[in-house]
Amino acid sequence: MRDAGLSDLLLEWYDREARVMPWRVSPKARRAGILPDPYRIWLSEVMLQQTTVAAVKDYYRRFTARWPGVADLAAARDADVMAEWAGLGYYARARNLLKAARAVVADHGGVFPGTRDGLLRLPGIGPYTASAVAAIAYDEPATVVDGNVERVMARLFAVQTPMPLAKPDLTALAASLTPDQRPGDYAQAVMDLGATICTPRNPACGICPVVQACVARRQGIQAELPRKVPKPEKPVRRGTLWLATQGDRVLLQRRPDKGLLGGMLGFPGDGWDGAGGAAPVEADWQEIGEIRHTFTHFHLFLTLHAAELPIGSVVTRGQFVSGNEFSAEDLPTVMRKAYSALRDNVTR
DNA sequence: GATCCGTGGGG
DNA sequence: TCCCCAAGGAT
Repeated sequence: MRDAGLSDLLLEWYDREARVMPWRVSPKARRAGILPDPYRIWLSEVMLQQTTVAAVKDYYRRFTARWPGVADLAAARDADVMAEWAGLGYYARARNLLKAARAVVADHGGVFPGTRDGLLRLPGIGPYTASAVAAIAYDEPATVVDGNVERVMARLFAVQTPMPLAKPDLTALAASLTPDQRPGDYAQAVMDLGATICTPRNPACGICPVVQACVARRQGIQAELPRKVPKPEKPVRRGTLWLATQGDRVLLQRRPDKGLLGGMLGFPGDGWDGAGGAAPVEADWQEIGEIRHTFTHFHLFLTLHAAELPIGSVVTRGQFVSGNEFSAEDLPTVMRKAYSALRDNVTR
């Protein structure tokens, strides 16, 4: 079942109002037959997972400047990719990005799988990203369902079921609207609509191209949809970070690939689980302050301990890295905070 | 299905 | 200050 009218209205709106983005081919160029490089669409889509466009832009530019094609990325060092991703969050994305790039080179001759089903088999590519790449880079009529699409569908059809229970219904509704003509532009149109007009709070119904079809608007409940089950409160965790220096060198430790901040560089800690844990080296540790940081599912309070170690000290974990061999920018945000506190303490 | 996994901006 | 949330995926 298909409602041609609705998708046509969205495409006409998109032709006029499409946002300009570094990875996007304009609707005008696309209608002339130009499609974007799947590598770049894939890269942008992975970066955009649960992440705002504003936060992604600079990262996207740096990645594409340094690794212009999938073969370049596949040949990169793990540490370089993780350092370039530092600060963007959800670091499993970066690890899977590298795995996928290497799989494309090793198993697909350096060419991205040409269908949604093929894309789905690559690490880090799920239902959303597979559809997005297939629709945007190949113009395959795949249905894209992200948070924007869910919100737009919930409002257009006044779906009262709370998320995530409503997901299957919203997916079916989105599929019923997906056109065979210009599915790539259509996918981007719905997401642009959700990001700029059909926003979570205070939707701009006055300038919405499909307002006359919106059931929620007719009922005056558009701002209440989609409904969601209340989220549980975030627990508080406490822990310790050890900041060891030796001249201009600091003790850093690569975190294990799985779990929180997996694969990233950081300062040795005690596990932050209340169980306690030994310092990486015996020293005259001094408490220099506390930092707090909030992750997706918990608040963290970290006590910072610093020590200047004599030459020849034997450390049980991590290794000393010179200040000119790494940058604070290579660290995840919580570790940047700790590093910053250390610099402030040393400078004084 | 439920959990885990970051970060920064907006209201 | 605090909560919400953003072009989700893996386990």
